[in-house]
Amino acid sequence: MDKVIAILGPTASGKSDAAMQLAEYLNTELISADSAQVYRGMDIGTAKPSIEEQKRVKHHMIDIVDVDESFTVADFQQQAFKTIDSLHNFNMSPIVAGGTGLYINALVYQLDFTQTQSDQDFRDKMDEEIATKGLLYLYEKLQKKDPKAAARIHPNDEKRIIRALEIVEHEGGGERSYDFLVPRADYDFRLFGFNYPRDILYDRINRRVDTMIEKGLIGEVTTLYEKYGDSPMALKAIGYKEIIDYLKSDIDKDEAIRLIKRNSRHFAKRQITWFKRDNRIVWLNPMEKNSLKNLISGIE
RNA sequence: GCCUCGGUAGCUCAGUUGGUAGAGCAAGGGACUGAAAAUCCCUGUGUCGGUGGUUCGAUUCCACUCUGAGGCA
Repeated sequence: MDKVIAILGPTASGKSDAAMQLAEYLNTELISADSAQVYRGMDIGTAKPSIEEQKRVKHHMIDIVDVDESFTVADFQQQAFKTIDSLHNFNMSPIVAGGTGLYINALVYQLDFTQTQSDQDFRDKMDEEIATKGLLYLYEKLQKKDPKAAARIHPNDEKRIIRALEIVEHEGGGERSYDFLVPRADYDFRLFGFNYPRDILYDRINRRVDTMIEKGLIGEVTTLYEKYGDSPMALKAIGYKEIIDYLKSDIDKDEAIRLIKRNSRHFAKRQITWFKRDNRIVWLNPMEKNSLKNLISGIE
């Protein structure tokens, strides 16, 4: 069966470096599984690989849409598999590397996104209903129309309530499958996780944010903000929304930097939680000398 | 040397007319199926500076002591 190597982990865990080295060793190409790196112009804040790095190893799923375009997991899933299949045709074992848990799961598990597309008009309508009638009203509506979905969603979880209603709206309340997390059997996935001890990871995150500021993050965000305003979802990403608040003079620069660091730490924690539950992942500590060797021996 | 005000959670501090304590920030845990770097849920982590005294009971009152800041000499 065709192999796919996946290297995942929280932000600043060293997974990208490891993936680069492995890709060069195996003479293959990388597929980024990162929901922010898909956007053109979001470079510094997403720690996107440099031009030089991209010359050394070909990266897919980077710079594929503009900031004001919509891009979803389903798009990712479809395009990533297309890339995986074409690399397999060249007898390469692709390396998926990234920290967006949902994107990883969209490859590694049988997640079926083909039924109901996202519907911005419907979502806008729902936002209005929340403003006028309150979120609870929508939740109760969902309880009537799809009790199973409602049972899985917390009454405060606005986005999931809206999405569930969206599905009901388009499929007329048809039964959805809730057999989640069924591993995909048609590819041979090898999963590796990178992580540091928590205090070291946080230290790396803090220092990386300082480096981003030095590299010109504020300039990057200013350009995007002037071009697109503050409404595109992509600009709600960590490192972007905080700088935008600073540009609007809502907070000062030090506060923006503090918040980027804190939000990145919180994000890393969520990523760790996400990956923890997949017991197929082989965890590697980048501080150990043999971690790359262990990685290589794990894919034979 | 004397006087004043402090010492309580990782940090900044509140509080208990005596019944072993709580806010903000920071932090920890969890969920996740077409916005996912999004969205949402749960959790207070503490010899209340130290030692003695009064008391049924002291973080709270008293004494001494250590320590920080300021003031007067």
